[in-house]
Amino acid sequence: MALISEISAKVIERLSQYRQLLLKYRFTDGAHINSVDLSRYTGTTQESVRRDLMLIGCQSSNIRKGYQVQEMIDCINAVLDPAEYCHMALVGDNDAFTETLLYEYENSKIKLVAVFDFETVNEQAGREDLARFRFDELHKTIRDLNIKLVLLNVPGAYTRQTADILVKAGVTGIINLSPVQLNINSVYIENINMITAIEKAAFFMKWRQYV
Amino acid sequence: MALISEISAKVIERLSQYRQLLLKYRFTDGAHINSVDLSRYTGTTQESVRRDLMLIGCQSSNIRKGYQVQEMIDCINAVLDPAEYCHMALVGDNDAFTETLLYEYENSKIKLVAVFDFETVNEQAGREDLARFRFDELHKTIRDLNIKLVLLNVPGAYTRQTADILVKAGVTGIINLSPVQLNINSVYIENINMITAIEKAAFFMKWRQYV
DNA sequence: TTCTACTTGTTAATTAATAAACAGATCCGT
DNA sequence: ACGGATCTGTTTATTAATTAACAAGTAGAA
Repeated sequence: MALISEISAKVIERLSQYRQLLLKYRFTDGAHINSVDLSRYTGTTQESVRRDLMLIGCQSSNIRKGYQVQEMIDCINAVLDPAEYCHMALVGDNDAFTETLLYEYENSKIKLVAVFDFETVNEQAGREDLARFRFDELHKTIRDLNIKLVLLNVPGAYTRQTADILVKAGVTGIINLSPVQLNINSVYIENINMITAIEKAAFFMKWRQYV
Repeated sequence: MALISEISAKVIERLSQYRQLLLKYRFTDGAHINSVDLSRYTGTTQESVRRDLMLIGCQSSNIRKGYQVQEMIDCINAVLDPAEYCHMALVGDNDAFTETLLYEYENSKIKLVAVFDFETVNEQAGREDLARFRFDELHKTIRDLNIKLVLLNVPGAYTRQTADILVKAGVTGIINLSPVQLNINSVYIENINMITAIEKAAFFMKWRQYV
């Protein structure tokens, strides 16, 4: 079993994916799952699954049926989940993300607590369960609601200035969906570049013959 | 110089990022750039930059000033760009992506030609330059406009059924932004899982002390 | 009870990716 | 014209990640 703080980013990503599957699986197909099935569903290999679980000290209780689902969830929780509640906001319009994060995502520690719309507040389809704010309320609201993690979904032209406001308001993690790369040392930044994803897709569509 | 078809995904990603920078840089800071600057701007190392460029046969013409920007762009174009026009659509609402892809993205071969909105067509803010459609027009329009690549941004509950429609309509590449993993062998799939990104961020925010 | 099939846990081997190092080339200043 | 500074292009080394392999242990069937 490795030091938790030294687990690599790739392992963390896979653990998150295992758990996403397990949280659905728990209520349907019984209480056990083996490494072969888990690898198939998450697109890795069975060896990687076992190695990852070994790393975090998750052991099978029943050697014929595989791992107990709830035990594995608990193990992964212990590694991934923040110690304290983590308040999250979505900055920039995206109905699909909101929908997923509110109704399809289960995490006891990470909570979506605010959405900031680019234009005026959209008073649509009963979303009383979620506070919606305008951009000019960004600094004050981030601070008041103690928001630490932001999914930043604004056009590239606004990325840098918005990120500055967020950091000044106390945010310590930003997932940036625009192609303008953020480099801020004092907070955790993950740049997810859609242009890169598109061009990569176009490249592989060219070489692998798809029907 | 390697076989283009055997270049790894990581190199392709970096090439895309180099080019994104160069396309801005070309008009501002003159006609040359060296590997040190390029690595700094894109977050890699100078050795990686040179290795990547060597792989695709891009050579410096001026050994003191570095690489000629336009030459490098041409080299990367030759590797990344599709042979034919690649029509792309955004399925699911996302104003930021639309904004970026229409006004901040320059690619002679990949063109955003349609946006499909989840609810009714949004008749907002003069976007006459882009056709907007409703979901029930998906199959017909994808086929009519010869759309091959889709940025799929719908809630997880709709991901599988929407992907099926897309594939039947002739799409050969899907970038899936929902946490429901797609596994379709006949087309190129890239799953970008936001839940994973969020949980990874939360993990690293926990261990690396950010202010 | 005994045997077999199956799955884990761990080690070893292979491959891929990153980082380091340096020879060689040429531009620029003097 | 000449020397030095600098940047490339390539090789080598190192590290990380994936894949393969297999011993060991147990549930369940006969």
